[in-house]
Amino acid sequence: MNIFKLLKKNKLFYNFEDKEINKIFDCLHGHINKYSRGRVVAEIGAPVEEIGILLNGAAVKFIKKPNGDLENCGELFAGDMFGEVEAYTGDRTFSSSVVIAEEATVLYISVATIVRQCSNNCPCHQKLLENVLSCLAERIDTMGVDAKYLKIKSMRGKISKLFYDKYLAQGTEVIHLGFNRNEMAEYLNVSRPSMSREMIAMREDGIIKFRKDEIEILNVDELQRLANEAR
Amino acid sequence: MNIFKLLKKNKLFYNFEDKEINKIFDCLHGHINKYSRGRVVAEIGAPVEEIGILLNGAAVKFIKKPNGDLENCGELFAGDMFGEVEAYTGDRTFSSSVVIAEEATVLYISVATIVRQCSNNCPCHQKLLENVLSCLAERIDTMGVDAKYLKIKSMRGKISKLFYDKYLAQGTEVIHLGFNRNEMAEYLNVSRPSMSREMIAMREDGIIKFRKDEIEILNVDELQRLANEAR
DNA sequence: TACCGTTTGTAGCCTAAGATACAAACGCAA
DNA sequence: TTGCGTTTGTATCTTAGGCTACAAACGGTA
Repeated sequence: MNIFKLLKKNKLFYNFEDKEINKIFDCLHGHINKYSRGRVVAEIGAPVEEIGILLNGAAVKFIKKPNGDLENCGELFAGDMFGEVEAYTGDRTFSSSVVIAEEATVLYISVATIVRQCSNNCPCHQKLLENVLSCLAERIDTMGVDAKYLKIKSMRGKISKLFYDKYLAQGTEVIHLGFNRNEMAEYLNVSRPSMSREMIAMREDGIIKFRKDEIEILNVDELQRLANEAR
Repeated sequence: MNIFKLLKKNKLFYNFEDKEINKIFDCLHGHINKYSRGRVVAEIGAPVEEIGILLNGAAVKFIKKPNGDLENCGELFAGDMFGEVEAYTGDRTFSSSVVIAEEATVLYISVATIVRQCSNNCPCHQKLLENVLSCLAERIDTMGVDAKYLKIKSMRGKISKLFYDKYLAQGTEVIHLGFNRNEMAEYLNVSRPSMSREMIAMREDGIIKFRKDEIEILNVDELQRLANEAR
């Protein structure tokens, strides 16, 4: 495994040169740890001093419910990170625990050094900073989009908006969803059968055609209308 | 109007000293403009070169729907800002237009200079940077919370979760909502009558008591249970 | 090509919550 | 105190969509 390649996949190191990545280790107090399954690498309530980046393996995030139970609230894979939000919110403590699910390598970089110009006056700080900002800002963007689907009340509205957005993004009448019915239903926060039912109704109305994750839009105007009037 | 006081209210200038605020104008290329009603201060698609902070007055944000219509998508008042997300996402162009609704004063600071160390080597950059980061990170946090309510399917679940969260935040059995029924219904994305109906059912079940925006929690355990099992 | 696991389609029933429309209560100002 | 606007409560009716449970189609593989 090539650490440079891996890191460049992470949004924090987008457009970094190899030699800049090397600097991470001294300028940003970067260091790498290996963990085996079950190891807790972040604990709810503990102060966030470093951002962790999963170089390989997998991990699971847990929040603590008020009754004390832990609840799975997300998964991390190679390239994903943790602590990057909590590092800058509220009391700067982890809001979820992170537990290694499959033997993993984690790169840590110090939160404190990210915003500080280092003595070497290297450009990597600035790049990293911009990337951290992009990373957070983009997250806000996607969350905004996700919330839009949740707010739409009608089944047809949700589906139409999703398909129409994909249509705009992919630019062709034949779009690929990138998830199966279950995942799509979960994303839209509806039940799969109800969603299927409505998709079929839309097919009967001549708006779409589909097989598997490939959707063909037959009546773009109508889909657009539905997507736009959806509240 | 005292500009220092006003700016300190803005999250970007949290914990700034007066003399640091002064530096904004040279280090961060800050400048102030006055506008009258109807003036467009940000236009969809235009590159974001500066972050705008409303010092007083009011403005409205509009997104453009695919059919070309503009749709109101939010309001800005003193202390609010615009462009702070788009400055770091995608193609760095405004995703909504901002139009002045009431005569307003706007302070602009240059996006490019925020991440750059200035020649004066002043500490205000670093503070500002941290504040920008907090600002974005906190937004992610709140959006996450907001989305939680939207994902809960049952009326009682939504209400319980909201009240329970407020209970945790305010630490007393008598909580204040901070919005009226309409606003609460809108926030939870449900119809007001249905919400009222359920609140009354919960009162009949001895879980809560209420008048106006004051809610008294009579059965914390049950409320907690409801809030936690809500999906 | 026969088997099994997964993904998708179908059916029927039932209830939570939407919509509407009106009535009561509350504030506030004249 | 009366009157008016706003906020809240209530009733009725209707329906979209949840849930369950099963059947069909698909895909990989032995």
